[in-house]
Amino acid sequence: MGLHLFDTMSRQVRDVKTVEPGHVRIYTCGPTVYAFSHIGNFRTFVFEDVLRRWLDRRFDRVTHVMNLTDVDDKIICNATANGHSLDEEVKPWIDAFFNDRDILGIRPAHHYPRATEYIAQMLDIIGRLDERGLTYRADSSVYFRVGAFPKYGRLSGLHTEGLAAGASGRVDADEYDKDDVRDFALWKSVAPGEIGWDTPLGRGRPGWHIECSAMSMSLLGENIDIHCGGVDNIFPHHENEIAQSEGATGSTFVRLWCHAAHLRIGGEKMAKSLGNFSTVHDIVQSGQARPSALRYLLAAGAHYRKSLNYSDDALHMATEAVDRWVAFRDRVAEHHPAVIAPPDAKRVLERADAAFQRAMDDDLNLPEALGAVFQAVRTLNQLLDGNLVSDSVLGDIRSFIRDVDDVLGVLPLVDKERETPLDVEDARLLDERIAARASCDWAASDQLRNQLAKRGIVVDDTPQGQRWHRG
RNA sequence: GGCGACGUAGCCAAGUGGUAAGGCACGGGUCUGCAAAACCCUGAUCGCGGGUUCGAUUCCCGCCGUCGCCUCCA
Repeated sequence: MGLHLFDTMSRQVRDVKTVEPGHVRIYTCGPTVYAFSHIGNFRTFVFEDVLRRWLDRRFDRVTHVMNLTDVDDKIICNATANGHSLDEEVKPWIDAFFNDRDILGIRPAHHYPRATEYIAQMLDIIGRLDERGLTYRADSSVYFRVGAFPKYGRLSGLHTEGLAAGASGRVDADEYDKDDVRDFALWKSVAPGEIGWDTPLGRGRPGWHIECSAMSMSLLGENIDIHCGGVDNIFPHHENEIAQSEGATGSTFVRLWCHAAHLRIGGEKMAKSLGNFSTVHDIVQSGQARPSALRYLLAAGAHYRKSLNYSDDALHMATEAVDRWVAFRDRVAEHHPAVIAPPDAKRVLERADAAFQRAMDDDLNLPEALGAVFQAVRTLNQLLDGNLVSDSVLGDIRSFIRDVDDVLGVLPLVDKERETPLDVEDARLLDERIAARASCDWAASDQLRNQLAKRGIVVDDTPQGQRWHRG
């Protein structure tokens, strides 16, 4: 069937067809590095990771670019206040972003370009726009003239009338003089001494949107296959990117636009400005959630185009789902198969695998895909209970688990969570318990189990003896 | 005011024109020295009102509710 994705521009699910056969080129909007990204931001990044992983499965070659926005008003303001260069200001936040990315097991993009490294390319695009009469100067800044680009508004479905009405009360917030409220800055002039670049356009700094056009076109070409971001990037960011990119090249900038819905908390959108956000760092450090559970919730708590409510309850449900998945993996890993068994397990696997792939191909429906997986997990557990799984099928089950988790991505996180070595005291208590059980001292055995539980070590007894893992 | 999305069991959440996956929680069992894990049993006519249809939760219209975007936003 092949991968189909919902395209924001055409508002329909479309077959993913690449410009270059077998090679998909994707650009995902990355963070503005002025603080920790919050888990709402990471909902989008995790969605993009699931997409990336499925693209890796479905295409011969994937080139994935995620930008780092390292220049904007907030960054400049902080740098000035802290007496930092732009670079010094931004460095710790870039490190923090990569750290959080790794905590959540997000597969790295192939390129992480920084806006400030593409000033020349931005100037080139502005030059091309200028040749086509799509720019004007005001206040020494350079603006894009939206009125000269008839296709403006197609992505977001917003038209002049709606914008001019300006009911958000924010339209006039801009401090610059523009001919039309829809116009946006390509290049903003700055005063001498302020952070900026000396260019033929004068001393200034880039507008918000031009960076993505420059980096996307430089690294992936003028016509790319997929461009992703959060829904709040549809307008104005992506709308403006289209205008300035297509205005410069005259050809289609992006073939398929993909947007992830918001993460909510207490029913409201999680946002820095609302102050209702949490960071990966906080959640993991405080022990509020394991990285594996957080990843599961963000990736599979709901279809990516539906908003997802973040709560302790949701986190708990995700934790339990992960544990069920891990327990199955561990059980399969340790199972001693029957030499001969009926072929039921094989059929269950094939059906589950087909359903999984079908759901993923259908607009990345991970919740549905996992429904099929857990359905199979139950049936396979039944068969394992009855020792009705043969050696060869056991191998198939293991590769099925690998294939599913190649997308879900929680098992490596769980393994990392568990690999913290036992300290001496824990090891001693575990040994004591083995001894107590050997002499059928159940009271001591239970007491030691409780003691270990308080230290975060969960002990289970199996026919193969005592097993432990971190809770 | 304009544009758009959503409303499915106690909670979360898929899905389909022909009477509804999965996860979590609760209760009852099997297994276990006791637990854990696993398995079994138990629960919904899909916001409300109309319409189209042999038949709608699924299509159309209206209403109610929730949320998002309308130039800081993933």
